[in-house]
Amino acid sequence: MSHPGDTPVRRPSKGERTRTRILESASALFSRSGFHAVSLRDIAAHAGLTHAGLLHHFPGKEALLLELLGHRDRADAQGLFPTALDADAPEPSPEQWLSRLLDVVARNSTTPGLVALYANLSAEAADPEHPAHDYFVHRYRVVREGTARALGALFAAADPPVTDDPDAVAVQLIALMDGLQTQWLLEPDAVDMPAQLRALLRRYGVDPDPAARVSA
Amino acid sequence: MSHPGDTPVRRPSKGERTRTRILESASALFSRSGFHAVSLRDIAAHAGLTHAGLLHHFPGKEALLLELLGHRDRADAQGLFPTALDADAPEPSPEQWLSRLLDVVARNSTTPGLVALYANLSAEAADPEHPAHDYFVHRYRVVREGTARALGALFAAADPPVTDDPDAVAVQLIALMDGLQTQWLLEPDAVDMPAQLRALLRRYGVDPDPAARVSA
DNA sequence: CGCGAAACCTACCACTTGGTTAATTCTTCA
DNA sequence: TGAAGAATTAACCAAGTGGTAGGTTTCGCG
Repeated sequence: MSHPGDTPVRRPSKGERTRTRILESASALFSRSGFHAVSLRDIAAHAGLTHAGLLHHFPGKEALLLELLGHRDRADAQGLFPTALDADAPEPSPEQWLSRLLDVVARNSTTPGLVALYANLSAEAADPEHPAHDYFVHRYRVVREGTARALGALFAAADPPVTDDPDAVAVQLIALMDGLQTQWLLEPDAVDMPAQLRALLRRYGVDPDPAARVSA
Repeated sequence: MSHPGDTPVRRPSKGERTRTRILESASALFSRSGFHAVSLRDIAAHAGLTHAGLLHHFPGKEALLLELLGHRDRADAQGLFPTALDADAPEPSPEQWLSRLLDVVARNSTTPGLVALYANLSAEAADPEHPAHDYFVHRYRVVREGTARALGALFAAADPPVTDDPDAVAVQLIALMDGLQTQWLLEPDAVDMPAQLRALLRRYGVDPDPAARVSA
């Protein structure tokens, strides 16, 4: 059935498997309590090994965190954020960009853990000494630029062109995504994140929902 | 010059002074790195005493945090958020409520430390086990309700009445405040918080700036 | 199978954590 | 001034931290 060399989907080695198990555990625990509050022993235990065993796969706690962040971005890049963090790949259309943003939010609504991780870290990372500081500065910059570009195109193409500054609205949109998460994490029932985002976009004369775009 | 009993401004006792010194230090350090990442020894050293000395004034780390939060709210209550967190005191007018929100934001723009404190804590506090969890749930609820009330009144009174759901817009407004802070902390120059908030309000047909309200 | 390498564990290190105790110094006010 | 009480300390504790050293098991492949 499976000819060797035919399908390059060989079973990952044991090391690779535990490595991803560790990353999953780290994600889960960092999400619950933040970076500083979680110990390597916690993560290791959750992944089913000793903390010394964990340190065989990652040089240290900090490296584990950064690996996790990159890993997550790469997952997002598959179909969600190609250009944002992966470099190259063709620039998506403005509509695509926005609907991808909404996709990320919608998917986030199902994974409070990951959302909490980013909320926690982006707050901690305001300290320039924090290991993830540069990562977040860069990340926001990239997402902001892409969103501003998309908004600028849509604003110009709108029937009565929208005069708002795309950069400012981009900041606003991303801020809304983050702020909604804070409230949603504290009281999930009090906030409908995707609906709120769509509401804001509609206020700016932009409707990213393809289902609702009939006469465009 | 100062008759005893005339002015009730007696010099605070040594205990009271160090107590506030401790609170100030705790605020500064929690702001930089969050609750879990700061030790009582750090705070005590910053305040100029031993951690044992600190524990003479506060029963524990957790109590210190809650005291800090309450302290902060009481300071905000003087002229900014009377009803929100202080109970009683007459409900301010809708315009007042919004302009107070803007005042808080404007003042926050000058104190990154405090902003970072709340950003950090509200993220950490998503964990129901966190000592400040209940505090933040309650806080958001109160601010949300007040803002929704104010927006509802303004929407109804607008020339062509605004049809948006005040509750939803309240969530949005507060989310924007929080989210802007995240980006502002990472890159202060990239975000003008008060301007952004005013922009959103204007989009909803509300202008909270008294200087700009001529024909109302 | 057999053997080298990767994976993993036990035991340890130096250090930090929040908190306690008991003794000592400093304030305060009658 | 003097004594009660508040303020503060040094010393200590048990528990936990990230990280290391060195040995043992397990994997994977020729």
